[in-house]
Amino acid sequence: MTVRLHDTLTGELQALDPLEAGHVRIYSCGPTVYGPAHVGNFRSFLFADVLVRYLRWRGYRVTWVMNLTDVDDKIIRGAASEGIGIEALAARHIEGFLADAATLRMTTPDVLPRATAHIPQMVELVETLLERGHAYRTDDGSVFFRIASWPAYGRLARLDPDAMRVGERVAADEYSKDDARDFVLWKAAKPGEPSWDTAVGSGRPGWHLECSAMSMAYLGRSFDIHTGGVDLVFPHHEDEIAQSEAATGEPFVRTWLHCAHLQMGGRKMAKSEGNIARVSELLASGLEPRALRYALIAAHYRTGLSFSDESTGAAAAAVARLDALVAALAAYASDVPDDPGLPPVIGAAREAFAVAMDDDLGISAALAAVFELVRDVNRRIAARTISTADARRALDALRDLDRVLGVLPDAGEPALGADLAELLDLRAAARAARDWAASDRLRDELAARGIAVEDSRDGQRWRRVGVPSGA
RNA sequence: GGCGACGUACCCAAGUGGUUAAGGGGGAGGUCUGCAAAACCUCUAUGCGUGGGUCCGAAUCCCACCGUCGCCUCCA
Repeated sequence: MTVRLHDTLTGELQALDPLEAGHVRIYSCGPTVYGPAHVGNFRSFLFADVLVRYLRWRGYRVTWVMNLTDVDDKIIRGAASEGIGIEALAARHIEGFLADAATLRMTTPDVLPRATAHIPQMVELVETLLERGHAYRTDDGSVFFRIASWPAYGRLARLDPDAMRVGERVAADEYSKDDARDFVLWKAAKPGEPSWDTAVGSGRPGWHLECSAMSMAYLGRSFDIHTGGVDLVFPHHEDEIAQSEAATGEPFVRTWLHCAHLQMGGRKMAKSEGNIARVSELLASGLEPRALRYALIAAHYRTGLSFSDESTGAAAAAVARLDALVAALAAYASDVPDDPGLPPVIGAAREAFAVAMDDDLGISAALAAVFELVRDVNRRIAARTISTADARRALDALRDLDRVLGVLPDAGEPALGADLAELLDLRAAARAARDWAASDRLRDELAARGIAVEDSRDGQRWRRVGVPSGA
């Protein structure tokens, strides 16, 4: 079995064949830290997260780099309007991004390079491009990439440069370029804007340049996988390819992966569309982080994903179903012999999961395999055909698959507060005395404090749930 | 105008030539339970936008039409 991924450049599935055997190098376009990221942004980050998790689960070593764009027009504008420096604004939103990412259980990338910390690498790229005749300087000191010097331009986005409708929706010529389609590598310093004094003049880097410089700095001139949202295909990634390959003369990226947009209200979620939802707002409304994560990763990455109260509600219910099984397995005890039917069921689930994920990260089918395992194990619990050791095996299997999904409750259950533990003890005592009125009262009280209590043959068991709204 | 996706049940969403069209959510009924909850069982698309065509056979391939979305601009 091999992992196969859909490459945007060729439009075909490609077998993963890392440049260095067993080691996959991945670069993901990260956030521009001018404001809080929205959950549409996080769909693309979590898609990369699932890719990285899966490849590691599959036994690959993975080096994952995600950039933080900490200098650009929006950051400069935002900082100016607050009367602070861009460093302060960026630092604030980097902190927010990392907090949201942690909340959503995104794997921390191995490197989180910041643009402003890599100016020398960018300048070097610009110098090389100038030397090789792929770039030119304009009167104001900016440097542009000459698209006419790069015949392959437009291949990734399948755009014909001659047919590009430049100028229709955007002011065509603010820097007196030779060709309106040329893109900026280095922006000449302007009064009131941050700038760096460098060998290519005083100014600041263009957006596309930073990703080329930082990806190659950490992953080499050629690396395996580059991810991002579809909206980055053009011009961002197209420009990255042009400037990187023109500078190095080597193939830049082996496989381009792009995830489709998160949809809300029938349109892509975007700040410009005015239909964004942020992590903090959703959490404040009572949505569990794990449910949000599930809602964002549960559909195939190349199809538009509808995001709504209904989708997050369904995700929360799905996660609760998993939680219930985890709680049941943790509480389960039976001294019957091991169930010989269980290992094959676990093996089949694992196999189906891997087959699905190998096929271009087919997470829907992978989740189906997980839930088929869930139903089967629930059946065996109800029939009490499994042993205590079997319950542990089933739980281990679930946790193993969850290394990829990241939606199960934490293994190290944080201990209950003494007050809650006492309520549980009181309820157990009431039940032993068949005092149903006291038992129900205590159940209600626990529920109001976010603890669902259920009774089973294995005794009373509890799990954390959201506190009911209005409670 | 160019390019590219997609339209599968009440909702979300797999399936891309061949037994009964995954899975999650929701709904209905049932089992279990002191009551609940959870779980389990049964049911909820003879049909996959519409109309043609190819084929022994199509949700899956081809054509046309209708509809939706995305990119060609900053954007994950």
